[in-house]
Formats: sequence, C-alpha cells, structure tokens
Amino acid sequence: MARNVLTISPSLEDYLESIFVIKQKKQTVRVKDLAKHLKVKAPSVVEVLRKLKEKNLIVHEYYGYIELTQEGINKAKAVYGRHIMLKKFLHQILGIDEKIAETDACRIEHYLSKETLERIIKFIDFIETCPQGEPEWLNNFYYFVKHKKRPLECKAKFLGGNSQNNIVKLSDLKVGAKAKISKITDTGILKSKLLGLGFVKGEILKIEKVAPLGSPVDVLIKNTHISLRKEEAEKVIVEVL
Amino acid sequence: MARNVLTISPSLEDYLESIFVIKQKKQTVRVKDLAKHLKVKAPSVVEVLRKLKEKNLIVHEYYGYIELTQEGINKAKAVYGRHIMLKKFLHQILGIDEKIAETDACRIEHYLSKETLERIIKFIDFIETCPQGEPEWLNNFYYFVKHKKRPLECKAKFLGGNSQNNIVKLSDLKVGAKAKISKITDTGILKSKLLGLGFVKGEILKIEKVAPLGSPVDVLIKNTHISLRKEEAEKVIVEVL
DNA sequence: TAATTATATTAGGCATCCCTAACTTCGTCA
DNA sequence: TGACGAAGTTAGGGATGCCTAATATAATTA
Repeated sequence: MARNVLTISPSLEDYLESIFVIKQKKQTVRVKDLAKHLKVKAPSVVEVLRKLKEKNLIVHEYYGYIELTQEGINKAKAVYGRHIMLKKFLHQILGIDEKIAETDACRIEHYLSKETLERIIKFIDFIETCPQGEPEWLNNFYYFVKHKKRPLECKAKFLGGNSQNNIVKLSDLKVGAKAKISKITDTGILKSKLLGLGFVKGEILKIEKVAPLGSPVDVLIKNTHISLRKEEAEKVIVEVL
Repeated sequence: MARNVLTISPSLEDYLESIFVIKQKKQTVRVKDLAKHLKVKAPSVVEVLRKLKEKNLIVHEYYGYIELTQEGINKAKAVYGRHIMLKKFLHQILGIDEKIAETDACRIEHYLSKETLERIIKFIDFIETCPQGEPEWLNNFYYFVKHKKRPLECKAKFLGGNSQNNIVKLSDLKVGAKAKISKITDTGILKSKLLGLGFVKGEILKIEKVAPLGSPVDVLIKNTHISLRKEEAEKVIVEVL
C-alpha cells in the first residue's frame, strides 16, 4: 500500500515527534539522541531519517545535525499536540499514573480517529473550564476508584433526610435513585408477591415516580415498570448505589 | 523478540476475537468467514491459523472448521471484553458515533495498559451506577459539545440569584466560580489599578473566598491571590465559564 | 598530528502481517 | 460419476520496523 506524503506511518510520526521534543530542550538533535529517546539502536534511526528526508520532513547532512523542515515542524506539532492531550486525559482526568499515561498515550496516539481526539480535547476543556474548578463529580470518581463506592454526600440527595447510611427502605428513596435490593422484611404473602414481581436480592432498581403522599411508587426493575403501594415499598430494604 | 505463548501479537488477538464473535452468530467458523470479517485475503488467514494452532489456541483440521480450545476461548473472551468496554466508553460516554467508536476500539484495544483499561471500566461503572441514572454533568457535557458552552442552569449556582444570563459583575459571583473578564466599567484610577493587577480583558479568574458582607473578595488570577474591595469588584464585568 | 574514542552509516538479516498466483480439495449437480 | 465452482492451501514476495556486525567519519586528547 503506497503511502503518500501526507499520511506517514506510526513509527515515522514517533521519530518526528521525538525530534521536535529533543530540539526544544537541546537545540541540536543527533542520531544518538533519537536512539536514546526512542529506545532503539542507531541504524534504525538512520534508516528512518532517510525516509523522513525523502518526504521532505527533515534536513540531515552526512554525519550532521537533524533539522525539521517547516512541513516537518507542522506535522510534529500536530502529533505532539495529540500526545499531550491524550496524556492529560489519561493522567489528569482518569487519574492514571503519569508514567503509564505517558506510555499509553505514545502507543495509541497514532490510532485514534480525528473525531475521538477532538472529543477528548472537548472533554478536557469541559473539565478545565468548569465553573467550580475541579468538578465535584470527578472527585467523586476518584473516591469511587479508591474506595469502590461513592461518597455518602453524593448519594445524600437521593435518600430521605433521616438516614445516616445508604441502607434504607425503598419507600425512603426519592425520584431518580438507583438502588440494589438487599432484603425483604415481610415473611407473608407480601414477600411472595414481591419476589414474584422480580424483587430479588441483588437486583438493581430505579425510582421512576413517587406520588405526592409516597404511594404508589413507580419502580423500574428488569426493564419493567412496577407500581408499589407504600406498605409494600416499606418492606423492601435497599442499598443506594 | 521471542513471544511466549501468553503474549500474542495484536494481529493474532484480532483473529482470535473474530473467531469468537463469528462462532457466537454462526456456530461454524471457516476461513472465508474470517477473511471477510477481518477484511483480509484467505492466505493471510491460513497463515495466522497455523500460528494459533502452534500456540494451542485453536483446533483446525485440513479444509475443516475452526474451533477455539479452552485456552483460546479464555483469551478471546478477554480480548473481546476489552473491545466491548472501549467501544462502550467511546460511544456511550464520550458520545462518539458508533461506527467510529467500533473502529477506534479495534485499533487501540491492543495497546492500552491493564491500568488504563481497568480505570476505563471503573469509569463506565461509575456512570452506570449513578444514583440519578444518566448523571447531570454528562448531559451537560453533551450540551457543551453541541453548543460549545455550558447550559445556563449548570452555571446558575455560581451566580447571584438575580441574573438571567452569564455576564455579571465580579461582585455577584459566589465562591468557586470561574469567569473570564469581559470589561472594566470604571474609567478612572480604579481602572488603571485593576489593569495593573492583571484584570485584563480575556483573563480567567476564580473566586477563592468572599467575606460575609461581600468585601473583600479573594480572587485567583494568573496564579496570584488578589484581594478586592466590593467597590472594585463591582467594576469588573465577567462572563461565567 | 596521530591515536583513540564516540558517533554515524552501510550491509545484511529477522519477525510481523499482509499480498498475488497457482494449485488442491470439497461439495454439488448435471 | 465426473466436471465445475467454491473454498482452502502453498509458494513466493513486499513493506515496515527493528536488530547485529562491520565500516566510515568526526571529535578529542595525548
């Protein structure tokens, strides 16, 4: 498959990017600098340099320094920009360790579509221009990663005001709440009825509507809407997610 | 570099994954199915099958059907799981077009570290188990992508109650608000003073603290804390971000 | 300035992953 | 049953991207 001058291979992009990066710190760029930076041997570098030269992306004289042409600079900047964005996304937003973020960014930067890259840039922008600075939900995410559950205050607005933890009666939930069934406290007919409706331990449900006086409650469970009277809802103990 | 049986190349992973996927729809998997699915020619498939056979990941008799061994199934499931997660992340969270998400997932699934993949899975989990269902901030993000600005209600809590749009006096902002300076309404000494402090059009600032009666206001601008009296803060017109 | 060391280049080779062309086998249907 | 088309295989080759070993040039220093 013939590659034109506009689309270059991932490897060439890496070399171009490295030349750009090294140039920023060191003024001069040599074969050994590139070899070290990219963790390859010198002959590999020389071979790639020949290709970059053919495509007019660099200037390189025998045994001399390596310089980017204007076209090379443009391309390198584009590649480097992508790299920086991806790393930022992985490290500063997803919270991945910096070194791993660096490696991953390096590896995937050549393979993502323009659309995805632009969306990621928008995502970063969305977070950085958040009116409150670091948005609350992002901190909740870090908490979630660390403790494997959401912080309580994050759930507070979905609980009735009187509960200290997140194990409550279904009847105490507000609209929009998602919860996992943990127990049914009735032993009679009601329990059989609830079980029959799908109110089984471990099942996830969501509160769709609550009538003014708390009865009936419209619950979405297993993709079905079920209407519970208050007496029934009080018998279902759930854990707010 | 010798690859052991545990780590296989990106291409082999793709073939394994395809066998798994085709098997789910069709019961039998043949060379031509794989060729079509992976958009390669038959001889390429045959070559890879030989390698997969050597590694005991598939069973394949001369001119016969292709079957995964138990080890092959395990590996394929792992790869496929990664793929599904990545696609979900790109499509359902970042909002990328489904086809593009599919392609991108395909391309990067082999290159992401375990850490990043796990974090992405956590991110999906974080969103899917959100007590309110689709979290508000995510919808705000989609709005942001579409309209290039946040919805007003998203900014409302950082504005004084009386403003209808997001161009307000600095003195109306609450703690935590980020805003961009749009104008200084004083023409005298105050203006020079403010300009001197860095209150230039276009500059981004953040409200750090507001004293009980609205004076002074502690503003973070260009990484410096500056304390403004109410009379000064009233002269700075800003756009809430 | 000549010897030594550091750096760059050339030559040739290997693994991956794809291809075309030619050939073999399988299944089906006249 | 045997011929024909579809599917699978073999042989050989090309691009990419890396390597080692040998060689050429540049830089340094005795």
